[in-house]
Amino acid sequence: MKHENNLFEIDEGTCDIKVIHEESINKVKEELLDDDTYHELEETFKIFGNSTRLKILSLLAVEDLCVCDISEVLKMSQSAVSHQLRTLRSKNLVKYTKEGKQARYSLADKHVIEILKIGIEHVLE
Amino acid sequence: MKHENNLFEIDEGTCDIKVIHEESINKVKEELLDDDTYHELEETFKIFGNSTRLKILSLLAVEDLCVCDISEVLKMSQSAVSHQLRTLRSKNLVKYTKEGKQARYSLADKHVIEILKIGIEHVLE
DNA sequence: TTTATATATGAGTATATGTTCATATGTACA
DNA sequence: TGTACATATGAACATATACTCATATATAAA
Repeated sequence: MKHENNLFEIDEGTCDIKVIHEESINKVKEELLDDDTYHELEETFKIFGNSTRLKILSLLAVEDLCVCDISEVLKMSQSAVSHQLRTLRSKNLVKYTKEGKQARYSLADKHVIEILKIGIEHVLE
Repeated sequence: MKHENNLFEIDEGTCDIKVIHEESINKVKEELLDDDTYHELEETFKIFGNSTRLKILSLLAVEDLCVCDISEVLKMSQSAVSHQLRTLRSKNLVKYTKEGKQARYSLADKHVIEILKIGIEHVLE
């Protein structure tokens, strides 16, 4: 093992590069979470990574609404809104109750508002 | 204006639907932020909506690293990592200093860890 | 039952995104 | 000056996504 100030030569790696910081690598490796967690994190943040969904969530943070209300406020087609609500439902961020012909949507997850708030703080700073 | 328990008929709308909850709509409209804010929010959350970037950010939360270290820990190509670091730089989430041939990356934004933490709390609950 | 309304959904399309591959740029060292 | 290394980047490609359009489903009212 040939050392040069914190550097370490390895024979094989993902890329052709041969010199790395061994101690740092061992340290950060231990702190990495498992792949499933990162995948779930990815899925969660992806939901918030779309302005239509963000708007729907902030509307529902104020008051429960039916599909038509949302589509009217956002000036978007009923279909587009319904598709996004489906996405939000599939990730358990919103829920709904049928009221006659209508479907009244509301936030399903207590973390939604918190995540929104942190994001808003960040972009408005 | 014809009222039927909180409902209101409108002549024209984005979609063909005619009956909405007028009061709710007016209320939530006022709470909506402006489009620019939602667009920025979207951009921010999109960055976090990718597991490679999430992993890079959590590595850098532990310790500053060069491209090769990251590529070694994540078992990903140097090119893929470099492209993602470029994305992270363009959004001002990481910064770097040149050290000889290497580039030592670190977190640039104080909010990164906070957003990560909230997300992890959410998915691990 | 017929008609209108409210929502859901499948298919199609345009755009965005993440990776690979090849190569360029820049630095250190012989 | 030439060679090896560390990183950056453009192009290409495959996949994911967000919308539109058409239509299905479900409920209420006539």
